[in-house]
Amino acid sequence: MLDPKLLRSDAQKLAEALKKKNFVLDIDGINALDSRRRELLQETEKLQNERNVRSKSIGQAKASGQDIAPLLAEVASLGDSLEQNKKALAEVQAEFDDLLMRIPNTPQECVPAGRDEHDNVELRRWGTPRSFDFEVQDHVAIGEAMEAMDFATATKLTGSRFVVMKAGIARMHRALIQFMLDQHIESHGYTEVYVPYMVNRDSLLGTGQLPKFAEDLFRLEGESEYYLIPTAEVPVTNLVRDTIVPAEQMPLKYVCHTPCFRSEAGSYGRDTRGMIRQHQFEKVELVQLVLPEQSDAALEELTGHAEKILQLLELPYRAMLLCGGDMGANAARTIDLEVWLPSQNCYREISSCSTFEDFQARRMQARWRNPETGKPELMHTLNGSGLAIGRTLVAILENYQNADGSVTVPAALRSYMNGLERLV
RNA sequence: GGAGGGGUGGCAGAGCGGUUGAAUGCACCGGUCUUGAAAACCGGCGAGGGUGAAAGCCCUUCGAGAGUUCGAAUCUCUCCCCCUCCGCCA
Repeated sequence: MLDPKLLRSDAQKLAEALKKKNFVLDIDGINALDSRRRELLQETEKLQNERNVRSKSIGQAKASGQDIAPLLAEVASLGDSLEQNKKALAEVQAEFDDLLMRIPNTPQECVPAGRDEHDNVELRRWGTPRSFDFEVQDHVAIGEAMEAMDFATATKLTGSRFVVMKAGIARMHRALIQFMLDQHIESHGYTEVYVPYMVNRDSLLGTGQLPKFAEDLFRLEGESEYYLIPTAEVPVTNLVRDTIVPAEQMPLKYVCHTPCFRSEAGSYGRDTRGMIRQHQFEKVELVQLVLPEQSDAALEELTGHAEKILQLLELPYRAMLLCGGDMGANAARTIDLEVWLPSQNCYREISSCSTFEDFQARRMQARWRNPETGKPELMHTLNGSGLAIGRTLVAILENYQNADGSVTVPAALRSYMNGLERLV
């Protein structure tokens, strides 16, 4: 959520910034609604004050034994007009809140303008894609040849965009999770957390998946309005919802492995083959909750932590600064990491690292206490995949494939697989 | 699932329907005392919003929502959460 005060004082500037995200800010509409809201608010408060004052004097009169009947008569009509005002205010307020919750975050100055991924800016590249002296197979062919990756059976069990893994591939998939968690805990200073995989509406409003992107989520049947998490970002970031964190505990750095569930509505026909785009996938997520002045540096740091995983696995990648049009609605700046996929002869997203500045914190009322002012102030939130497990598995299968159909186990992973050097 | 008990400020814990935004204690901050610290004493100390240059003033907030009332932390209803016992269960 943007700062409502800025929306009032600096709307032009916000509108200009939001253009980068192809969002048209209806300044006149918002202003009209806001001034109506404020009008009603002030009128309501006036009436409430009158009621309070009168009620108090009735109390005093009664205490001193006076006749309160005439005082009661004076107050008779007050209740009705107050009631009407409150009702009108509640309606306008709800409309205003909803509007506010649907405005995207403003991108930072450094975010390039652009419509889609073609306008993203490459920041750096690491590693050199391997050249193959045989015909490269994609991960589906490799996995199915090993009889360790089975999409047809997953379709039978559930439907499209699911997978069944077996034996060495299933084990490598699990090893990746352990490896990444350990790296972030032991070398990058994160605290591991385990969280619910279902969350309520408030949590999704907090991180910004709702109210705008309900169609991307799986909502559960039942009395409670629960949703499967689309990313660990939701439960982990919401750990600090409605809390005031003491300054000395900041920054908070959490790493969390969870499955992620996404409906992938609107991506029909995209990446239909293989494990690239699934309704259910595992991810190790990095979340940082930091002081405002730390967030820009924290994004670089967090991205570096995700990159380190790719480097340790010796997977070639590039880092991309996303253009306004390709960014998520909630982010202020996003750096994507793209891993080389030989079968597609291109780099594909494997991690997305973003700073949200105070956008999520304002929605969540997530604050820290500034010792200088003694006042609670909004913190900044960041997160990034470190990394998406399924896509990392895909990258390893494809980049480490051998002519005989086997796959070399990356050195960094072997201690997590009982020394196994090769999947066959 | 059945039976009970509870949700009040950072924590603990009072609160006859009417100066209760809320006693008291702890914690915290400032001061006195002290070489320094502790103790003791004095003072301050929730959050959100509106208005204002500021001081301040005003509104909201005692799990959430609805209701009764001139007036609700206090009464009624619904829901949520926590605790204890029984049953079931990984």
